[in-house]
Amino acid sequence: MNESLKKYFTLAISIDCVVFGLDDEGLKVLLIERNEEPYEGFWALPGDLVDPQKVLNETVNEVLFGLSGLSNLSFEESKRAEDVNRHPLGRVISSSYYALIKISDYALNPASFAKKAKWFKLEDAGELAFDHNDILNFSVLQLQKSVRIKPIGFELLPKQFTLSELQALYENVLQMPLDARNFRKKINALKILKDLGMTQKNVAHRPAKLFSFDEKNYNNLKNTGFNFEL
Amino acid sequence: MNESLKKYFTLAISIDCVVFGLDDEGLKVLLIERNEEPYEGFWALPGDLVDPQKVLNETVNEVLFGLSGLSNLSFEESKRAEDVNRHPLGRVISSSYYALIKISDYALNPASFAKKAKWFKLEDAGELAFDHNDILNFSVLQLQKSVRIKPIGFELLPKQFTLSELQALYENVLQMPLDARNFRKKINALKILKDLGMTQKNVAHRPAKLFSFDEKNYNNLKNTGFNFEL
DNA sequence: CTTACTTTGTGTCAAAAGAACACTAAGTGG
DNA sequence: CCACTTAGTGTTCTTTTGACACAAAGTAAG
Repeated sequence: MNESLKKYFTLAISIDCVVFGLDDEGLKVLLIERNEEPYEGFWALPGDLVDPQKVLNETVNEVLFGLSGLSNLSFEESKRAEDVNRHPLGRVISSSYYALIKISDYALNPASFAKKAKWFKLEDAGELAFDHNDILNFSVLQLQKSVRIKPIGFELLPKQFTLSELQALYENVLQMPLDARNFRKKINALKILKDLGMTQKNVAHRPAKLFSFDEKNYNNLKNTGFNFEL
Repeated sequence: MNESLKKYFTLAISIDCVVFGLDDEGLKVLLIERNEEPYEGFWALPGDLVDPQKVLNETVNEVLFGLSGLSNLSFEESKRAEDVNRHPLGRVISSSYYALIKISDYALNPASFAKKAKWFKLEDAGELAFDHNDILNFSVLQLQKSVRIKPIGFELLPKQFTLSELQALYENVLQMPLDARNFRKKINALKILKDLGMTQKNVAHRPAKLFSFDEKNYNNLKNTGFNFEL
């Protein structure tokens, strides 16, 4: 390479993962406690500098696995963060990705420079390392925007689920209460549900019908998109 | 810096500018002919590697000015392009920005490694250097999405303009014909126009009323956003 | 001065979508 | 059998969208 060009090739890139998780307490985000400078002792999004030769969206899962033990998530692009001074070691550009999973499907196993890994309710996240609060806030908006355009639930609910469970899922992600009748109207219009002809058993109230996703229509909609105003 | 970290700091970043221009032939994009390897002789978006210590969104106008002579545009963020092999010299991450201007307000003055600078109709752009076709296509979609959320026209039309001119502007950006009556309904609902109580003179047809933007409401809407379905 | 020509400007109706809202149904538990 | 809990369902009103046609105001040309 031409000598005069070398001065340009001095940046690093990091991948930061915003992993949203759902359990019966609602929407949470996965954070690790850093065991290393900079920001030792701070909670942070799982993330790390990456090999400059790697393709980013193929590397996200490696980074996350190395720190938390979670593997094989389905990530979407989020924000790029490029403030000059966001990283104390030099110019580091962050490329962030988000995913949404069911917490009980995965086991945490912190490693590398992650002392601990823990699920936090969004409001309990506190002050994070680097500019991770910005990245997190931005990703929440991204996630909320995305569920109005693509269906969610396939990986997040049991194979058979009730409409109330599906509604609760949307309420957790959007962080707002939804009207049951209007919700059912909209969901039905999407034609992504199959009525299984079965009901819940042994519940101390009227048992709900069980549904599953119509995989074909679901994936179809996931690719073509729709407008889901709630 | 710790020696083992140095290997990560080997990336470069480039800024690429997608400058959309309007004239009476419609929507165009500014391209430069490269006078330097790589891609010598190719048309390309104005763009260059940037000093790793600079803040990107403050540097866009410098890059553009150096190549084309255009200065002081109002840019919006577009795509990040991060393919490993998009640049033959090494790992270069592109951060692209777009702007929309009135062509007659600016004079082209190609310099640096730009042999020529020229406005191209979108369909005449042909095969560009690097992955600039991807960036351009993505930016067109961004631009079209943005005019459905924010008002446009303030910098693009004369101080006094007719509703037909404003409609033509939207038709050029969206590349679709609009219904005059419905367009006027929508625009009126936004309350961003002031009827100046004057009309065109010396036109061989019914003279149109002249309007200007209500600057306060315009900026208000530009900040808060709206939904402008056409 | 009359006619042809060009672009401006305007309203209605039907269809679709959105938002608000309350009661009965079907179980379990005591 | 009564109390409790959650499931399930329709209607009405309002708003938004999209389609659509004709008269008005000027200039130009004969």
